[in-house]
Amino acid sequence: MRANKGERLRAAAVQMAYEQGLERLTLANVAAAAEMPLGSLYYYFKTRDDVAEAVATDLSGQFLDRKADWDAAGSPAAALKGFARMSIALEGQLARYGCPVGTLLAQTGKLAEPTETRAGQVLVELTGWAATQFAALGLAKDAAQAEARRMLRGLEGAAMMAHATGDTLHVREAVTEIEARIDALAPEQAEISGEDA
Amino acid sequence: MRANKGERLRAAAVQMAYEQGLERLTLANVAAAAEMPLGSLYYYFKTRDDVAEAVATDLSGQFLDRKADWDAAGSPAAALKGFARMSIALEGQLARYGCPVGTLLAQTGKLAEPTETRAGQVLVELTGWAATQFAALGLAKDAAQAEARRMLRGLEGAAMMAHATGDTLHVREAVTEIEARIDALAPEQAEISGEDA
DNA sequence: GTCTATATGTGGATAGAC
DNA sequence: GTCTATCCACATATAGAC
Repeated sequence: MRANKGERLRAAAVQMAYEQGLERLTLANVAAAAEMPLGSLYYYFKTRDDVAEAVATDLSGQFLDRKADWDAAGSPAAALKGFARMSIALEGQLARYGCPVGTLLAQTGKLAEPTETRAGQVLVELTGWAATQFAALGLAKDAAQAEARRMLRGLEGAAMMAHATGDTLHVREAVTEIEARIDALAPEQAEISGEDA
Repeated sequence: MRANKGERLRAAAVQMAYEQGLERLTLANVAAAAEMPLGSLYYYFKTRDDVAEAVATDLSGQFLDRKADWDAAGSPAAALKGFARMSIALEGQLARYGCPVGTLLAQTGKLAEPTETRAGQVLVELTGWAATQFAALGLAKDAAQAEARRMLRGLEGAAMMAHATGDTLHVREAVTEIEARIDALAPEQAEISGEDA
């Protein structure tokens, strides 16, 4: 838990941005959460935008870095399921705060072009990754991309509705649907891709 | 276009909240957009929260009030399709700014319980309405609710992804999927529920 | 590197003339 | 009802001692 001050600030900012939204995050609160005076924060971040940038970068990494883990699952079907199940693991947080990427997009996307925001790029990149997996499962390029779009829509929609209703059922239903479609595409691998540690 | 000042203020606030987000909406800007000095705004709204409240109420009404129109479509299948096609009509806005309800939820849901926000309630209410329609289509209560949840997830997910990618294709794909499921449930009504004026 | 004190700017809100 | 002028709180950011 012990970490240098810069790291403590970054972690506090990410947490607060997710819980209360990036807009109402104040530097004084971030510093307080990291247990240091406001002045110290400015040694690590020149401006508030730098803090917001760090939050977006951290968030992007949290998702994009896992692609390697999913890829290591052994088969495209298992990789895709690993991706989908991440939502299950996070379902409590999704119901309480919404999808971290989606809610950040809802905030930052109101300004710049959504596709130029980190959050938008994460969703685009994850869609591309999923499309590659579906293609490896035997789908033609167009079909694989359509299937990837369907998957991301399902996961994002589930997070949104879980947030709206407070019911994690939405997440489980969406993931069950996705898994069924993966199994339908790769029936011979349906048993191989079981639970991962 | 001519309207009394209170109405002009409300309209300006709704527009600005949707385009730039509720958080960065300033009363000075709202007043300026409605072409009047800041002081005048306070005759119509006591506090900033009152303005935010008016925005949420207006937004809720925009969606909930249409239920009557869809109901008037003649059949449950047509009603559901009318609902789904609203997203098509709005696809440009969805891609640019995201779902008005969803993005508002992402902002207000960070504070109070999401289910207690207007945005959250709208999604819950629309889900209930859709479930009633699916039940009228012959589905058992549980199945109808599940189908309604699937529909709302699809629409919200599509809006989110369209916003992230800037591509309205997501909306059209999602609606096509939904229509296909409705037709599968009510094949004898598939032709009746054509285009509406 | 770390902290205190403070400058600066902005936005919500009020007072009071008209 | 409408507007001008202003107050006040708060958040970003800087200056400078230690």
